[in-house]
Amino acid sequence: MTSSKKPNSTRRSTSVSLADVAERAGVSKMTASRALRGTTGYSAETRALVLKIAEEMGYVPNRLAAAFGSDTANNLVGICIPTLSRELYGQILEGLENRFSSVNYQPIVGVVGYDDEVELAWLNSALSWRPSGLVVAGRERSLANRTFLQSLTIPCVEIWNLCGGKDTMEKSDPMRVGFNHFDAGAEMGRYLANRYQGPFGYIGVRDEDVNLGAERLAGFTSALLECGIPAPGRKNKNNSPVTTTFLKDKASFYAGYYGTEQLLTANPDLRVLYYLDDNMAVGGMMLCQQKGLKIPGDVAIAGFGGMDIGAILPTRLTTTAAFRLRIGKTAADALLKKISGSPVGVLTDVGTELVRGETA
Amino acid sequence: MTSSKKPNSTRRSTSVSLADVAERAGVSKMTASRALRGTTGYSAETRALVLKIAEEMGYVPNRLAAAFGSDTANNLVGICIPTLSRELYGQILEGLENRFSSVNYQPIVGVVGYDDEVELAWLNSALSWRPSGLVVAGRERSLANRTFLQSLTIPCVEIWNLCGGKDTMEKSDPMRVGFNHFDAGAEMGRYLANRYQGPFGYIGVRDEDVNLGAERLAGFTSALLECGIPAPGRKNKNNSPVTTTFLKDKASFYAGYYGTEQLLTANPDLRVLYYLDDNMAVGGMMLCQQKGLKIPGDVAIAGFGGMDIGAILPTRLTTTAAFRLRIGKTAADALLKKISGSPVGVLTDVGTELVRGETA
DNA sequence: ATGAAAGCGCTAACAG
DNA sequence: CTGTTAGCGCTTTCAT
Repeated sequence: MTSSKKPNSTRRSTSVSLADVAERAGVSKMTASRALRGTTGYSAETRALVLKIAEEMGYVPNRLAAAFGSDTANNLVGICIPTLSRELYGQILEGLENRFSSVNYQPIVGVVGYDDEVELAWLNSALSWRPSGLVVAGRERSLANRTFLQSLTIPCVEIWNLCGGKDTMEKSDPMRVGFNHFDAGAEMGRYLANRYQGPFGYIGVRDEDVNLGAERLAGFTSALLECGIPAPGRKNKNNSPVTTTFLKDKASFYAGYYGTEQLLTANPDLRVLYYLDDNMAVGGMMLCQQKGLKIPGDVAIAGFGGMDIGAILPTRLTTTAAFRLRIGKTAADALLKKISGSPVGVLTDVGTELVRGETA
Repeated sequence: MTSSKKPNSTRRSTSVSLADVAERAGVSKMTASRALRGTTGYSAETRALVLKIAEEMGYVPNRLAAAFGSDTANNLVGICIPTLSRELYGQILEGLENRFSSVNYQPIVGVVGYDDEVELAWLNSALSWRPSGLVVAGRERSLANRTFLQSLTIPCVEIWNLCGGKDTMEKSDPMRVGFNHFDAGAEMGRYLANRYQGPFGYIGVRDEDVNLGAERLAGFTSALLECGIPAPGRKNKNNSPVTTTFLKDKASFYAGYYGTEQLLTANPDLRVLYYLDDNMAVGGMMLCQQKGLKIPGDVAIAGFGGMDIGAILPTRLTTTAAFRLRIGKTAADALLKKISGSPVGVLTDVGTELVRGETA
């Protein structure tokens, strides 16, 4: 069943190739190729025949060969994200994959954590597959990695953030699909400042700016200031209206629980708590319940993300909903457009929605 | 910078190829190739030189060409899973990816839901990339899909289940890495039967046997019978000691919440509830709390999965912990061994652990 | 330790 | 509408 003309070839391939199909159909490889791909340049009968024979012979096209032999037939895309342990990137990735596979693009994925070196290594490795595009998670990254992304010659879309962290916006930056984290934080800040006097606290995680929580905190703080919320006194060296604590841990229920305990122990006067994400906020709620604190009577709580858990608790969590699946789909669409040469906006804002729960 | 010998070639490639590096280093392509890959057949100086030049020229190997040109150099693996919206497959995938990328294998992933047709389409598509192995999620699948998997000529590992659903174990089946869901359900059944008289209820989802919950329910039921738990009367047509309800929904907090409401409304006498997974169990807990039911005083609750949420609630959830990351890593190791021709056991049991929380 | 030749399976380009 | 000719960039095989 191997290529017919070189029966003496010592090398591989037990599988049926395009040449085999073409020969059996009595046409040339090119005609078979065209018919199989449904491009143009064949008669209806020819196509039907080729398809039938391919089917009969159990022909499985070799996309490796196709991608290699052609500049345009490479429908591999790279997707690089920090983690899949939580809903956030899982749902984004699901959205990406669904959209890509619907147009026969194949994602190759890397789960690189929050380590710049690992990320860079993966990106380099991914590039050696000559993908036609790249999706990377928006986060605060090293100069080396930013430079790397900016110097790419293939289309690239950054997801999650719109504003690019500390980076100033540059022409050569990748496209972005997501929302403005500063604004999301500010919106929550305004909402809370209108309802509570404070004092305000924030619980996040240290070491990395996980998922751009720092941006949101900045927006949050800025909004409180605009609303005239005062700093809580000398303790706070930055003279910020927000007392913060950053756990040396990944964002999780646990971190929220222990972070809240720690923060409240040091600052028993805090009345409003804002969290890096919903999981942490729920952890905080649990701690408060155990301490007999009424929510929001004694302590008001706000999270971020709009994760499932927040919506089913007896006291629904006040939070900012992010549209993860939509971000994935929208990002895939944007990248596909760019790959096909269609015009695409540099920034696509999928927005967020402030969810007024019962915790704040 | 393109291949030097055919400056008149009208076709592509702005990038540096192996030939370019070789020429500049004054060696043949083969020597350069060997040096770059670190196989054998070069002097230390040659290698150093080639590496230096490659670095200087910004050479990025073309893995597409390598994979295509060689039978052995293809380090693509396919990973096919139902969803990434929840912790389950996200963490498994993270484990898989980490292990594969550590040995320079590149996963291509498909998120196919619980639809057999979609799964089959993806598998066919993935095969056209000529991956050297395949990872698929264990679930109850159609005969067509099972047949497809059994007829694969590349190594394949099924994750999550050990027992293969209704399937009888066959020689040609893929390897399996996971645990026995029937046994996990039975263990929980025994645990609960020793502590409660019942009546027992189960809340799952309909339509698909999501993540093999049916297997666990079967084990659960069987254990109750062995422990002498009686069926609750005529209502139950199967004469089973477990009264069940299956939501037409995906497993979620919501489904657990509403399923519990529905089941308790129809069967107010139920005293012990077992769930498809922890998320649903937590949903059930919330419903009980809202109805003023004491847990486990009025209703005992047990979940499955060992998800984060269960461990941080004020009342810790009684559940069966599954080791998702470990399943991923172990499965990757098994597949890699098989690919390299090393002997591997057909079944690898990573076990589970019954977590005695405070809800049952 | 090194090199020359051949070819993996496919598609772009240019004929007919 | 169909066929022919050339490779894509790498690794294999077999010399040297």
